[in-house]
Amino acid sequence: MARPRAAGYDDQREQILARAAELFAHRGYTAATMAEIAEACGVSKATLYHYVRDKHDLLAQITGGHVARLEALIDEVGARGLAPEPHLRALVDAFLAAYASAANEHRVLTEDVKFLAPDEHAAVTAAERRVVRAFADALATLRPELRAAALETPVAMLLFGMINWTFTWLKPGGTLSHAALAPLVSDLFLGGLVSARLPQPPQPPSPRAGPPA
Amino acid sequence: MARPRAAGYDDQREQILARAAELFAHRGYTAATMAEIAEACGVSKATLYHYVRDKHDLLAQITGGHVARLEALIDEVGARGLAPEPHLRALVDAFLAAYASAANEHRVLTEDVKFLAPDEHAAVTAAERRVVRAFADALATLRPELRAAALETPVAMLLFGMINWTFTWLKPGGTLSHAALAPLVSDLFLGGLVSARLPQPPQPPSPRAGPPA
DNA sequence: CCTACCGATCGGTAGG
DNA sequence: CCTACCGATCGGTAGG
Repeated sequence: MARPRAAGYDDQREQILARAAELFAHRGYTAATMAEIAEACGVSKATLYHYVRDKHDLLAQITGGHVARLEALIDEVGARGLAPEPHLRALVDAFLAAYASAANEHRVLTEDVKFLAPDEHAAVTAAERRVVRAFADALATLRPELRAAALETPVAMLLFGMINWTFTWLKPGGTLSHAALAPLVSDLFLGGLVSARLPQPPQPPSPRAGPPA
Repeated sequence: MARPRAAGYDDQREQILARAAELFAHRGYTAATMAEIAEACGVSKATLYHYVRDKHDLLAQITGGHVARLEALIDEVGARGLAPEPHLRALVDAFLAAYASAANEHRVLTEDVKFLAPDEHAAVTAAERRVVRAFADALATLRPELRAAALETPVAMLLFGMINWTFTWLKPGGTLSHAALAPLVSDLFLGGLVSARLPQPPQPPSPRAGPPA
């Protein structure tokens, strides 16, 4: 039987992933170097390669871990058994909080997915689609005509736009917190959702797969 | 007096900027090589360097040109002298159309600004701030309490989120066009804007400069 | 003397 | 876990 990893191995690994995410987020995946990452972690380059196979593996771990946490969030909120409106509000709340606590990972997910290998890229996209579907379902429950107009996914993507774009302007430590923003986002979107005029369904029965988050 | 540039010089230059924007958007600024860009333009690398000083100049031209066009759009829409609601709808329309016709430049502006030199970065950010301010003013005209609550810029950023995020999911040639989406975005946002509950002003009189687009 | 290019190769640095 | 390196490829420029 193989000897177990040293205690603290996983902690060290998590630390490395977090530091790497920070560097990828600020300098970009390609521009960030393995030497920089090692230095930021306070280890040698050789030690860094003890925790990750290569630079590409680092990116896959960061993006994969982040989307997995987002999917878990969907399940957690779903398990609360809330009514439609509180349910959507809870989703908005949970995602704004998640992005606030994982801003670097979120930026890497958004900007550096293109550097993943095709199969890893497909896996991340599939997870993103499941997240979008959960939001789209919540929206269609609140406004059933959305589904008839085949607009529940586009409208979900508009909501994701509000939430996801915050990483470009909402800085932690500012006067406006993610927690304070959440009810405003929900109010804005729910208010518009019930009053918006919807176009006629484009083609009678042709639901299409939604784009990624 | 200096001899004028050859006819077609500016055309060729514009072509090169467009091709470079496409490669930067798809492969990232750092990963895209000058050799690739030259090849995509059907010229030698030496010829490419005849039109741009270096790779960095290429990025500065692409981002600078794009924000300049966005600022021009603000002026064009403003010159129409529309009432508050049609004015905001026209802005949404114009920006969605601009992003549809310059998706590559928009992606580069969003993801690769970090590679600009400090002074170029500051100039782009200043232009983005002016654009955000135009949207924030339009929103505050429609809902004056926004300004009292010092929320006109955050709310403008939420609207920008809806609009800007489309570049991640709305593909040209799909069943849903940018033009069809524009009224839906305006309906959603205007509907939510009039009904949203606003928190009390945080500090009586302290307007802050807005973050970039 | 200018511009608009080409084939070839430079010094430096990346991931591993 | 470090120093010392490798194969390759980068952005940028020489002469003509």
